[in-house]
Amino acid sequence: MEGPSPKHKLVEIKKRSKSNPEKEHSSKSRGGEEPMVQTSKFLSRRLPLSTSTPTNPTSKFLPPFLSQTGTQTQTPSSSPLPPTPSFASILQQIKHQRPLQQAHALLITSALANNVFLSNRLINSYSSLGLLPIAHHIFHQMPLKNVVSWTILISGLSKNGLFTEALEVFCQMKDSGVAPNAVTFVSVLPACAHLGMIRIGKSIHGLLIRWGIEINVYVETSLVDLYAKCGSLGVARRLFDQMSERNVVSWNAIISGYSENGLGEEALNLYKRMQSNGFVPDFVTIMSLLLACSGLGRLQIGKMVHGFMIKCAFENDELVVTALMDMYVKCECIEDGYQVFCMKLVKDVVAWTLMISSFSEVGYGNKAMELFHEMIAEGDVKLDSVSLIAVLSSCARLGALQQGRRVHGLTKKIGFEDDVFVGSALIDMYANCGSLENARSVFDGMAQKDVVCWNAMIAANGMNGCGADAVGLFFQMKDLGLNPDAATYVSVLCACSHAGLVDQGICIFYSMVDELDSDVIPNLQHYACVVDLLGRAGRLNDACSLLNSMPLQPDTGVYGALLGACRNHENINLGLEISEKLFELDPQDAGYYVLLANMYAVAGNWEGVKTTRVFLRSKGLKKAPGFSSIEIDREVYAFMAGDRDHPQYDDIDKFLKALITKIEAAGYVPDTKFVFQDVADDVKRDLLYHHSEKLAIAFGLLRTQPGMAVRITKNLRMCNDCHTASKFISSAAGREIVIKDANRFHYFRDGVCSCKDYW
DNA sequence: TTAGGGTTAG
Repeated sequence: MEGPSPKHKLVEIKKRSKSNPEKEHSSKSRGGEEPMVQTSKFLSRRLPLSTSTPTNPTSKFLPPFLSQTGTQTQTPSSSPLPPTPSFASILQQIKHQRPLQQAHALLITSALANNVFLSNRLINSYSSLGLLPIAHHIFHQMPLKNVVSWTILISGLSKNGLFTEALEVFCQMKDSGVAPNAVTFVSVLPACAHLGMIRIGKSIHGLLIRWGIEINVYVETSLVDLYAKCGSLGVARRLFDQMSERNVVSWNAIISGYSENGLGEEALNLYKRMQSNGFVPDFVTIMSLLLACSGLGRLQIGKMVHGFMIKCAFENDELVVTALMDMYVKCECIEDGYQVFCMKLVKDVVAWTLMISSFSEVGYGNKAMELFHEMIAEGDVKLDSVSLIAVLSSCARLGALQQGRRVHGLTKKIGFEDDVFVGSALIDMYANCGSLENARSVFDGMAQKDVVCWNAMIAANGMNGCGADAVGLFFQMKDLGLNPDAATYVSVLCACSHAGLVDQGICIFYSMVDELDSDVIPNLQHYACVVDLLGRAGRLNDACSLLNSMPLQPDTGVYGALLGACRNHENINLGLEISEKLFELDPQDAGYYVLLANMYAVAGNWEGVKTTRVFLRSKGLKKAPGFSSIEIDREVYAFMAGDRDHPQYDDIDKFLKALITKIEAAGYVPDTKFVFQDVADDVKRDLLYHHSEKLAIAFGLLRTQPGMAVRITKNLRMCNDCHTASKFISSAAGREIVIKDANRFHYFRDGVCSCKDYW
C-alpha cells in the first residue's frame, strides 16, 4: 500500500538513490513496493526476504548473475534463489535484453516468481528496453497487481510512444478498482499531451481533483505541459502562474509550449523571467529558445544562444546541436546549419532528415538527394518514416521520378508500406513527378487511408489535369463517411479551377459557405481558390465581387489570384489596381512587381516596364530566376534562360536551332509578346528560343531514348510561347513532353496539351 | 514532469 509520507520526501530520496546505488533499495520502499516495512529514511539494513549484505563490492564488476554466488542465505526455497535486494537493484541496472531474460528466467524458477515488487521491477526493465510485449505479458501473468504495477506499465507505454495504449491501460486500471496515485497521473498525462487529446486530458484533470490526488510540482508541470501541448496556452499559463513551487522542468514546459505554438516572443520573455527568478537553464531550455528563434527568424538571438551553448558546454549535446542546426536553416542560413551538421560527431537520422529537407526546401534538390545517398551509405543510420517522407518530398519537388521509384522500393524493403504518412508522401511524389497511375496504385493499395491520403489523391488528380476525377474522389470520400477538412476543400477547388469546372467548384464552395454537410469554415485559401477559379474562366467581374463581399480581409493570396487572372486576360487597368493593394500588403515580394512589369510589356507599355523595374531595383528586391530541370539517369540538370554554362551547350544549341526550323515549317510562329524586354525583333526571337523550358526539352530529346517521354519541372509558371512550341515539338519529335510548372502539369502529345490551353 | 526532423493546399 502507498506509504503516508509526503511526496517531496520521496522525491528527495529518489534523488539521493540515483547518485548512490546502494540506497536504491530503500528509495523505492516509500512507494510501498517492497514486502517490508521501512523504518529509516535512508538506511535499511533490515532486508526483505534475505539477510545478505546489500552489496558485494566485487559484484559490480561481474555479469549480474555470476555475482550472486553465496550472497543468499535464508530463503524458503530449494531453487537457485536470487537475493532480493541485490537482485532488485540489478534488475534495474540491466541494459540489455539477454541478461534481462536470464534474470527473468531465474526469477520464474524461484519462489519469488509472484513477488509483486520484483515483477514490477521486471516490467520496468523490459519497458526501458522498449520490449513492451514482454512487459505486458508479465503484467498480465501477475496474480496480484498494485498501483505501482499499473503505473509502471502506463509509464512504459507512454515513454515508448504508445500513448493510446497507455490511456487504455489507465482506463482498465480505473475499472479494476486500483486507485491511481499522483505518479500514475504524472505517467498518463504526457500520453494525453502527446496525442493532443485535450478533452480526455481535461477529464483526467477532473478525476485528479475529484479523487483528491495530492498536487505536487510533478503533477502541476504535467498539467501545464498537457494544456500547452494541446494549444490551450491560456489555461497552461494560468496553471503555471498559480504554481506554488516551480522547477526548471516547469519553466521548460511553459516556455516550450509557447515556442511550439509559434509564440516565440512570449517564450523569450518568459525565459528572461526564469533567469531573473534564479533558475539555471538546462538543455531543454536551450532547445526551446532555439525553437523560438527558428520560428521568429531571429538569427541574432539564435547566435547569442549558440554562444551561450558553447559557454555552458552544451555544444556536444546531440539534441541541442540538432536544434541549433534547425535554428540556422530556419533563419535562412543554410550554410551555417550545414556547417554545424558537418561538425556533428554523431549524425543521427533526425539530423540527416533536417538537412535533407532544408536543402530540398531552398531548391537545392540535388544536394538533398546527395545527402540522402550519403546517409544510406553510412549504413548505421536507421531510417524511419519521417526521413522517408523528407526524401520523397525532395523527389517530388525535383520531379525526379526515377529516384522516387527507388525510394518507393526502399520503403517496401524496410517495412513502411503500410504507414499512412509515407503513403501520402508517395502519392504526392508520384503526382508531382507526373505519374498519376503510380499515385493511384499506391492509393488503391493502402490498407488504411486517412483524410490526408484522400487529399493527396484529390490534389494529384487536380494537378495532373483530371479535375473531374478529383471531384469524383471528393464525393466518394464523403460517401464513405470521411469528413473533408480545410485542405480537402483547397485541393478540390484548385482541381476545379485548373480544369475549368467553374460551376462544380462554385457549388462545392457554397456548400461549405452555407454549412451544408460541412463543418469547415471557408478560410482565405478557399477564397483565393475561388477567385482563381473565376479569374481563370475570365469572369473577372465575378471574382472582384466575391473579393469585395468576402467576410475576411483579403490577403496576398486572394489578390495574387486576381492579379494572375488580370495577366492571363490582359486586363491592365484592374491589374494596376490590384498591384497597388499587393505592394501595400507585401512590399518585399518582388514577384508582384515582376508580374506588373510583364503585364506592361504584353501591352507594349515599355515606359511602365521601365518604371516598375527601376522601382524594384531601388528597393533592392530580386525575384528568384526561372529555371527548368530534367532528370536523366538519376541526375537532375537545371537550365536557366540563355544558360550557356552547360558543358553540352553547343550541341544543345545546334539541336534546338534545327528543331525550331522544323516546327516553324510546321506552322509555329514565335510569339514575341512574351519577351519582356524592349529589344529588336530578332533579339526577341533569340531570347525566346533560349528560354529554360526549350533548353531543357532539347537536352531531354538529345539524352533520352527515342519514344521515351521527356519530363521537365519548371519553378515558375510556364511561358505561353514555350507552351505553343512544346505542342509543335511533341508532334515533330514524336515524343510525349511532360512539363510541370508552378501550378500544374502539361502533357504534350501529338501537338495537343492535356490542359486544353486552359491554364 | 520538460526534449530535435516529416505528408495533403498555395
